[in-house]
Amino acid sequence: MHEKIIEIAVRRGFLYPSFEIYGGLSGFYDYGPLGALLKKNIEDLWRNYFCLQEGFLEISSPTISPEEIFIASGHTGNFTDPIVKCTKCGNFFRADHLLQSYDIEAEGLNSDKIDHLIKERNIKCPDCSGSLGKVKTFNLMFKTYISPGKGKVGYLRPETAQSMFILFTRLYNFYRRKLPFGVAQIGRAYRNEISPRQGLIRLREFTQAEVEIFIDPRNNNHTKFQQYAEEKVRLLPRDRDDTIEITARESVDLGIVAHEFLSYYIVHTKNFLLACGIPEEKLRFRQHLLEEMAHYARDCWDAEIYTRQFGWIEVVGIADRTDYDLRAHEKGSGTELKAFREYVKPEIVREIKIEPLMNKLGPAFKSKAGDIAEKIRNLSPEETGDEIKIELEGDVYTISREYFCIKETKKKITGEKFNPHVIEPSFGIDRIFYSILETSYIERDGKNILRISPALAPMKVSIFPLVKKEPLPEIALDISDRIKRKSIFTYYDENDSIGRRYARSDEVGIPYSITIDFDGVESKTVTLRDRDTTEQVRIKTDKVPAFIKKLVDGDLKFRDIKEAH
RNA sequence: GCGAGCAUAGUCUAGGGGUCAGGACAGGGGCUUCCCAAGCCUCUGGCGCGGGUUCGAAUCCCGCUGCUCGCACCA
Repeated sequence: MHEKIIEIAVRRGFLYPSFEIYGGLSGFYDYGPLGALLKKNIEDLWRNYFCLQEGFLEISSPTISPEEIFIASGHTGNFTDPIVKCTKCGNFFRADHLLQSYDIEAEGLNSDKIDHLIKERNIKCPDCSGSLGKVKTFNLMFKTYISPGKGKVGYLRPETAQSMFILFTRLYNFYRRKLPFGVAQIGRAYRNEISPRQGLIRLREFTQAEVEIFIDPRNNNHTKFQQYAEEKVRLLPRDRDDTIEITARESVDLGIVAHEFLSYYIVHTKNFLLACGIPEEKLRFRQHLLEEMAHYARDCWDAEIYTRQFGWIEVVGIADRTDYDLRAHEKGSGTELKAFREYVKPEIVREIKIEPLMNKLGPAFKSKAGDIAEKIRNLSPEETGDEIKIELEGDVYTISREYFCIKETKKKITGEKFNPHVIEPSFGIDRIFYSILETSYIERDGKNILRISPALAPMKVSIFPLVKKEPLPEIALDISDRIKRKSIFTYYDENDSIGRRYARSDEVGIPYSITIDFDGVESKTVTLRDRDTTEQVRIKTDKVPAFIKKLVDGDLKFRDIKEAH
């Protein structure tokens, strides 16, 4: 089944293993002509759901980033696993985990320290008691050097998300300083997997479609939640062994999903995947176990699709990343990444302050004046009498009342700054691509059919002159041109028998076929065939482009045309 | 990264130390008023890479790479 799908995908131009003529390299795939179109269509559908409908605009950032970003985000730490290999049995172990199993705190230690500890405690292989080799680090990020010579260390991004956090203030201004707002990005990300062996499911270079939605954590309600509140979703909460099917509202009310925002995107994601043609029964949302959750996440639900080959695979992660990332980058960059929350009522803050009078202090204390003033400011008003003593570099200065005053200030505070929290739906486009291929594949009379939805199908309509004799090809090419003027891909084929051509067309998932025959020359009609039923209907040639457009857009069903004729 | 198995056209496969590596399907061209992989003619295309043994290697040996499975890894 899996082999069959991959065979079709490779043979018919959806996928090619990369670098084949140089021997190939696992973890990399080329999308062929039809694959690239299908992928593009998935991305466009995603844009419709997550940009257009949600009002989240898309940005596009570099795939290479300087190392500081990943130091700040925690990726350098989390992507560099210390690994140790047994010299006898050859098994690999996470070196820090090994130490921890001996109750030795190893979190955050570098590999030299861990190596030292292993030698010092004489720790042996837990499997065969053989002696352990040197601790090595394994980094899942691809490293590179920016600029020649010594260059700055950089990494290929392991997720598209970071660039959106970094741009927070720019984007916050773009959205005119209002929360919530969202930003989207479709782009490549890179992870140097140790041994990727699951085709499109685990790639070293892959495409993510991510949205970062910045919200005020005091308001987790979603203004459009109503719209989805009564929709049912299949959930697998972390404390259960089986899925439950409940409405979005129930999931929030029962405290299963943390809040409306997450719940809303679970439903929205479900609807997107259904629009991709994934059958609802092959879809569920699984909550991450506590220990499984990333260091930044508060709650995370994965959309999973059931595949025959790999079982349940994660295709989307919907996480509440809290304010982890914005705070991390604030710290890392020294730049504030905050939003402003206005109070319902402004607060008046009264403050009593000691204010050094510089016009007196200056002439009297000359070069010491600045330091003395600083010390005065740091005193609390209660500590002061008519005079204060200041110690500075061993000398004691007595400052009398004429050099400072005590002032009461009133400040109106209209609100406060805070780090917004981030809700992140993150999609693995390649995995969705695979799922679509797998779930759309069927066999009919020993022939392969890809029942890709009309919206996603790489080619929308085949154009077949029944035989090669004029005027059939001429009419066919003319129809093809008129359809293409509506920005719809057509597939013209005049070779071989008509049955063979239908079979070829079905195998690459073209949902409709137009066949031009001699019967229709006089009456100016052609037949329209539906891939999934093989049914045909004779329609006026003039109407073809408009019908095809409606069929592709989902505004019309083949059945409707059939019934009307 | 470890262990095991595998590697022949686009795909599936036959064979095998020495004149031709054979077939099927797919693909190209041609003929056929041909509606669900029809037929006939014709053409294209292959022993994963590197080294060794040998007079001679696609075949035997070694290494590499890739694929499949198990282990490990999978923020």
